[in-house]
Amino acid sequence: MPRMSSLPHLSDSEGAAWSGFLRAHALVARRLDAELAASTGLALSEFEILLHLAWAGGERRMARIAHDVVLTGGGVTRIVARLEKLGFIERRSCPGDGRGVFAVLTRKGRAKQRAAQPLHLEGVRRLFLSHASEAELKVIAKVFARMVATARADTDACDLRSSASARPGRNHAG
Amino acid sequence: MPRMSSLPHLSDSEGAAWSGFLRAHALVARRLDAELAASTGLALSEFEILLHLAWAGGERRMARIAHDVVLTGGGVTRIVARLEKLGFIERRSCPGDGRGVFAVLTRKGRAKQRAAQPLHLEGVRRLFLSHASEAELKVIAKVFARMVATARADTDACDLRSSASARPGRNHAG
DNA sequence: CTTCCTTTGTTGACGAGTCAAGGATAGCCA
DNA sequence: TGGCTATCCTTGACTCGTCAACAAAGGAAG
Repeated sequence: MPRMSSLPHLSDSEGAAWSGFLRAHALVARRLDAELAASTGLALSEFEILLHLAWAGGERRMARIAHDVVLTGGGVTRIVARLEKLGFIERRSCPGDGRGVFAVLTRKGRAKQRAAQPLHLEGVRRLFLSHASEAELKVIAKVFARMVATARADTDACDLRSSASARPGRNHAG
Repeated sequence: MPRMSSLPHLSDSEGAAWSGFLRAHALVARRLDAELAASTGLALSEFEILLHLAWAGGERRMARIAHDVVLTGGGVTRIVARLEKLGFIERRSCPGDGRGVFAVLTRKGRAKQRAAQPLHLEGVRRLFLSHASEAELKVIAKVFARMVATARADTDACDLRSSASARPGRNHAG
């Protein structure tokens, strides 16, 4: 007999999974961000871009970064601008495509990323990974991979469909 | 032999779980929020408070809301203010504790919540629940419950410890 | 009752990232 | 070559929620 607490119309495990998902993200991301900021001066979003860049071999185009870390183009522009001002990233125009811009990790940027890595890693383990067994982790990875894949497919399809239709702004409700 | 792609120093499933967690949250929350806003005018955070209130019997104190939905006191003040302006919530001072304030769901607020519920539910199912089997959902619920519980325990403990110590702001790094 | 400390909610200032508009370049097709 | 449209990045305006400072009110100890 399902349904007892949690959200109405959702079984117990459904409600627990969904609200756990939201609460966990809020708590973990907030805390990790705070810890990272306190001892490295970097926001989580900033570190994630540094990390993504390092993992990608040091350079990547803005649009690609935006897609990979799930951010708006404008958002990436601003974060990269911040990181550039700090000397961790350089902008380089893209040969062969006059519109493109590469974000390139500087030596200093790579050093910063390396320096922050242990703390980040420790935080991820303590706040997130340590709460799941290897088997559970595999389940989580698989499920989220599915979610991300279809969410992205949807979004992309939606972009293609984007023709007419005016969107009402927020709070026009009665 | 673990470790091949994903984050360095993290096994494949670890890296996939963590980045999946972040990406999935960004994609799902963003989209759900957009859909909700488009057809009800409510942001996800606003609807969540309406829902929480309905689930709690119609009223709850500000601080309690903040704790339950993982938000700052200030944040809740502002969201509730918005919802109050729309007529969905009333503030009522707390008898027996002059400091306290109750956020109370109005008739209109409950109607709004009921009206938005199906859309929200459908979104949660399509974007989140549909990607996991019942067994997988149980795993996710269990793991996140652990994460939330210890994250909260930590935070509370940390609050007690809060004595001295100056915190450096963001971006003071070199 | 007075003092001191805690808890509660609100507010000004601010930072972060979104959105939409805009300029620039690419690429296609006649 | 001359449109026409799509893509890429940036920017001004804005919204959202955090943070820190504050005022008001409990509560315990003397």
